[in-house]
Amino acid sequence: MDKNDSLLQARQKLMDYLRLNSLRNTQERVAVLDYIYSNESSVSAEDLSRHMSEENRLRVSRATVYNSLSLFEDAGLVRKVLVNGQLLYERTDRNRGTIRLICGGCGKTTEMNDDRVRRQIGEMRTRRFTMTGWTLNVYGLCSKCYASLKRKQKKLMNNKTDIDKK
Amino acid sequence: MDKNDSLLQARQKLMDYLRLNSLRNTQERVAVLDYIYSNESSVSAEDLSRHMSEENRLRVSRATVYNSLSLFEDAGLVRKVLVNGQLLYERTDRNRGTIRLICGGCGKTTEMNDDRVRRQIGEMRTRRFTMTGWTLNVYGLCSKCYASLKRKQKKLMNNKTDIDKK
DNA sequence: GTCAGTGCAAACTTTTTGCAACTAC
DNA sequence: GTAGTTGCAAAAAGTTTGCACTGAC
Repeated sequence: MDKNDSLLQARQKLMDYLRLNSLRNTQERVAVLDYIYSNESSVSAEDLSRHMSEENRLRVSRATVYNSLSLFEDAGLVRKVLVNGQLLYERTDRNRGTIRLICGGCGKTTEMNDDRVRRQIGEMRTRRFTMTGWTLNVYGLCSKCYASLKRKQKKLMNNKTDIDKK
Repeated sequence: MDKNDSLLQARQKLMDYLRLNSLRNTQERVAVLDYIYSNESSVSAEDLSRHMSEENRLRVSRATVYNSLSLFEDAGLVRKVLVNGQLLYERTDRNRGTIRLICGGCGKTTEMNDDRVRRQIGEMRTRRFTMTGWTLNVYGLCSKCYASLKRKQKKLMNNKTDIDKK
């Protein structure tokens, strides 16, 4: 999909949502949405807030950023996610499927792909539920942290043996 | 696995971690861990804090609860997760695989199972990463919210037609 | 005995709220 | 014109920090 296309689609979805709920289509809301949808990666409330207050065409206050985010969540335009222990907001049009590897050691998160998993999830039968997207969080240890753990475990075993000897 | 067994295993893991890092095995840390591991579902910092301050045998302060939680995260005993927009701490010994259906309309979360997806994820090749567990978050709409959306969309179409007529 | 860990309160960060001014409809 | 929305500042909620005291080793 075209980059610009998805932005326009998001705007349309917002307009529809606002009209349906008798809410107003303000410049501020559009500006916040535009920033999120012109950005590929997820953003934090802080990032957004900072950017929107620096913007010289239209400055949007912190309160309005939060207000908009919560409205966009209701409208299904963004979703709150936890990445590296940080709260972020991500576009719902991306991540029809994201696979994240989250290291429990250093907390680092990397993304990967696996077509077979992707296909299998797509074929999943969800009763009374219409799937629009998914995120697979895989927990574990990266090779560095795994090696470090093994080293520590070895050390622990030695300590135990030492104590036993005493 | 026995309910009591997993608690003891967690305690052991904590002891090992503390010893390895020259930290102290305090009653407070054990008490917090015990509460988490005697509970099946995830808990919020608030829940924990409230419970630990009411406990009459050993009262644990809010600061110590936070300190312990962060230590348990480092030790790989608990993990922070976002459920229904709320930050919770969950045991890492559960959720070797959880499939959550999250409704973007009402925010309700339900768990489901799918053996083929489960198997496919288990067979996934993760480079330089050792998997210990995973959570699949499926986003979408429950049947109620889906129906409600369709109704609204229909209403929107009618409005548009009305406007066009004018 | 030593020093990491605790409780408490204060500080700090993040999010929400109340209200007067503003503006989309 | 009306009522939803905004900005600002103050309040509330959530988390971290400083410090004197305590207790694990």
